[in-house]
Amino acid sequence: MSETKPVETHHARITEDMRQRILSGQWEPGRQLPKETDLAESYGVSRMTMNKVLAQLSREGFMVRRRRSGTVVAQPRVQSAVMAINDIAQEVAALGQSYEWHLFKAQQRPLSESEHRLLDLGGEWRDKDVLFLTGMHAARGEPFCYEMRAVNIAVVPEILTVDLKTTVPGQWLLKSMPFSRASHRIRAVNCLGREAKLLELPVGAACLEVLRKTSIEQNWVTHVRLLYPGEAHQLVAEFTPQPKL
Amino acid sequence: MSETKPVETHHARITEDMRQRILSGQWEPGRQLPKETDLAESYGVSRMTMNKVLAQLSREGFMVRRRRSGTVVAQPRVQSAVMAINDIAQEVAALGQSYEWHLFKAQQRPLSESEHRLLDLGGEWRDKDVLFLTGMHAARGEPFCYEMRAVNIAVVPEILTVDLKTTVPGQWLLKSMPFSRASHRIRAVNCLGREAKLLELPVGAACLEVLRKTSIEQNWVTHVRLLYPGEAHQLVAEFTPQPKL
DNA sequence: TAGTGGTCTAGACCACTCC
DNA sequence: GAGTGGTCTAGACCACTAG
Repeated sequence: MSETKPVETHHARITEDMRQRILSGQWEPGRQLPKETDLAESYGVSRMTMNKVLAQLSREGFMVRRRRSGTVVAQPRVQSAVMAINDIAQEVAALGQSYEWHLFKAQQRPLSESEHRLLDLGGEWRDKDVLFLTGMHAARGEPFCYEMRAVNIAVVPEILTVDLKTTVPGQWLLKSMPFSRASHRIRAVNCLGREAKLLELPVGAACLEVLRKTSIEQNWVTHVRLLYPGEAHQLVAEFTPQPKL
Repeated sequence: MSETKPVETHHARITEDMRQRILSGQWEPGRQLPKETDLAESYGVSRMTMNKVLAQLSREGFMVRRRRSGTVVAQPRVQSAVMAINDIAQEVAALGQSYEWHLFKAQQRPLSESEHRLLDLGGEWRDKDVLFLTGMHAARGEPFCYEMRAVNIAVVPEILTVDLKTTVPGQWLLKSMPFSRASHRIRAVNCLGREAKLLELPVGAACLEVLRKTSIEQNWVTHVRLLYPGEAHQLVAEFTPQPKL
């Protein structure tokens, strides 16, 4: 009775191993992997089994495979294929509009109680320093999305070296933390005083609130609360029993 | 140059064939399929190839496979694993609360212009008869979700024989049209007069509007607009590069 | 205990694509 | 043209589970 989950089959064990190497950054995006036959030999399995592993990881988006050129570790995914909660700059660009990022705050400190509640951090983070950010995404010079964010400095200390006035935090994190995991919580809220003013909305206007919690390997990386004017934004999701593989 | 997409490989061709049989209802939920070796023989491929097909369809949720007992066509999926836009009765039950359905309207007629716009039906349905429904989902005797729905009678004529006062339309459709495809559009809206009154909310309260369009085999089955009080409801979605297969 | 799916192998041929 | 992944096969053993 080992305490870790036993992975019995060869292909499951190898899949897990390779996935961890990619998730941990040991195999960075763009890295060229050995060819199927060599990988099969080094793992001590047949080519069919190795192919099953690589096809699986390719389906999951961890690697890109092409004939002749071989297998490379994939670039960080910009968005989920399932739901269009994108990189906001891309989102605006897709509308053919100009995009700007305005940083309001960037402070290294513990969260206040209300910030802590809004961003839904764990209780153990109540009095610990995080990087706290607020700012506005603008399209055509008009407010498009208000962002409030906490970043786990222990996991991404490099963010302290970045100029967040010119670098969009979400974009930077997306590039720096590939293959992270995210959960979204979506609600409708009535926009209150300060936030209404910032978004240039009447008080009480309906807004879509998206809370995205991103983690990697058990550790939270960033929690972000995005507030979109209700009429200006909608989320779209496709569900089909036939995932495109 | 054929006009239909060519599916070259054996496993792709067979997968598509079996999926269509299930989607079209020719193979009904619960049906016992022949064993791998027999299927392989009837399709004229090796058992490995057949296994690849069946494993794929099993991953996609079309069939359930168990050793010894064999392969059966899966029961209709109650919800997407990705996002919790559920059968509302189940949703309420999960909260441990009592659930009731109250039918307001059930009319067979063309939609009015505003109904047509809200439900986002195609233009060719502007003057055609559909089954138009409105009603309220209630939890603990209080309004939980206001529903406005159009049903395509041509696709599901059986719904006209159902007592919609006691049968929840969404539940019935879920059972009757397994393996359909759905898209969701999610917005925040300010609740207006009549709907605010029905939901027992102050005018202007933020609500989550979910528009779900369900189709099967190119035909729309039902479009439904669900209006949830913003504070009372939230949608949750998990995104991970590691789908549980 | 017998029947089913789950997995694995060694070898083969093909298709695509970069050089 | 050569090298890579994509696919397929025939056969084998194993693991689980219903009867």
